Amino acid sequence: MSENKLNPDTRERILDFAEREFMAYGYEGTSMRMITSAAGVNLAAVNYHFGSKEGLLREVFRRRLGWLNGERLRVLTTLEEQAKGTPLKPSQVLEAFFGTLLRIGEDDAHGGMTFLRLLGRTLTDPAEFIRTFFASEYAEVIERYKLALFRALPDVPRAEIVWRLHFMLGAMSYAIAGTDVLQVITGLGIGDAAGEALDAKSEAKKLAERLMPFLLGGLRAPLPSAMAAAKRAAPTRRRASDLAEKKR
Amino acid sequence: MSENKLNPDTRERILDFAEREFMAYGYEGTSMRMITSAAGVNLAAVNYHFGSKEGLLREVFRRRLGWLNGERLRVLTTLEEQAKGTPLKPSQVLEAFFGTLLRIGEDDAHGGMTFLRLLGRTLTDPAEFIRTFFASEYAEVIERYKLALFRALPDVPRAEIVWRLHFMLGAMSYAIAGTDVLQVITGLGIGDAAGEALDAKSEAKKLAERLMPFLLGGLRAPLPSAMAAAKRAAPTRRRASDLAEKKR
DNA sequence: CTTTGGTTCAAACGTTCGTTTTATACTAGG
DNA sequence: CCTAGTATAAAACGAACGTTTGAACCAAAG
Repeated sequence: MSENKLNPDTRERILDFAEREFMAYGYEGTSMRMITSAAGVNLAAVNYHFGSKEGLLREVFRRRLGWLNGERLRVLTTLEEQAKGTPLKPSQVLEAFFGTLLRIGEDDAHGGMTFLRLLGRTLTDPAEFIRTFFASEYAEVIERYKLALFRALPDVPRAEIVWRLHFMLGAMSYAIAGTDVLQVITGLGIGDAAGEALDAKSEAKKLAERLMPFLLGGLRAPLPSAMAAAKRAAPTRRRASDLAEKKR
Repeated sequence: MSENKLNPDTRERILDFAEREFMAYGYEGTSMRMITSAAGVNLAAVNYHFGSKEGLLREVFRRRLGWLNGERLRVLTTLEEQAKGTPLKPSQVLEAFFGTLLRIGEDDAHGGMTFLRLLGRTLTDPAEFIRTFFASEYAEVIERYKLALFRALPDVPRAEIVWRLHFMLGAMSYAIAGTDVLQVITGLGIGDAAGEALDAKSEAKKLAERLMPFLLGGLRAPLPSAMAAAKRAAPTRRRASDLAEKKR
């Protein structure tokens, strides 16, 4: 008896091609025959290695999310050790959480843009088993980062921080999904002002550069209550900003 | 021959229940039998009234998006007329675009939270016919609002504005989809700090109150280039903010 | 060599899918 | 009354689905 020697070729091939097909057509829209014929393996191999189609999807994500969320926890722990008890800056927390993810886009060894797109598209899938799977995969890392943000923004109500974490996840998820109405309308991907097509790695880098400031700006925006108070005090005032809106 | 007298009951019933089922299980995950048996109509009625399952989905969205995007155009036109040629404020543009959408959540006559969730979940669906459909439905309104933002932020590179519009759409889409990892982990919906369940209308109102400041903060965040320049000038400085991050 | 257990394969299983067909009722116009 | 035209109904269609079966293959252990 060989000690649990699975055939690495077939198993990994299935995962690689499943990742791509699920990304392109969604979970329900992808048949096992599409995957196995693309991978050049027998149809029954999926059920042999992963038990079921659901099991296959779970393994596709576990393979990537296990590494990603482990890395996220590791990076956050390192930052907190370096800070020696003082709260981290919000930008550090965001960089650790979103930067670690976005760097996958430039790293084909961990799935590259294919996996990022798959993740973005699957995070809003309503299927019950997918949602509970993500919940368990993300539970620890979300909890840790939530606490880090609470400490980084001690004067902001915690409920408000949770809301904004929610919004940031959304902006990221949708941005990496890359099925945007804007993109479809403009034809190509977002690309450049000139509109030339970009390879996946440049695309990932541009995305990260653009997304991080947006998230930070959203996270630190005035609270609704603060805005209402400001409006009462000086109804027409404009807020200072590094952006183009003129200072008052 | 009666002049195109469709049976409003059956047709509308199908649309109403299709909306709900598609929201709960996704397009591919919903069978026509699920819809027709929930609506209490004959299976063949869908093909009779809408031609196909794809045609049904398109009509589900056309019914709502037609009104929504018409309203968006109307509101923007009114604002621009009132401004008499001067650029609008970014907050006005966002309010017109996102506020008009979010108010649907409180308005069951236009689909309420059911439609908002369906929209959020379907915007990232990779199916080709869905994406091209959305592209054509949104083309005009996106173009108009893009130009309004260009005028509202004349000193910001246009490519940057398109990126941020993209991110804002994502934050909104994901937020209204309401299938967030955070929500699954915390059990209930986002609800309140106390965690009590909220009815759909209060939920919609809370969401709008929280989302709009976030979007505005993200839209007006410092540009990547500005941040790099600031970092060169004073590497450790903190930005002033109405939020809690303390000034140094 | 024989045996054993992990792996691949072709074929078939029963179910469910979207769609079509055919027949029947109902509603006006002539 | 009769007749189109519209709408609903029940039943069936072929195709595609996820899964299972049972035999074949193959490397290593006994």
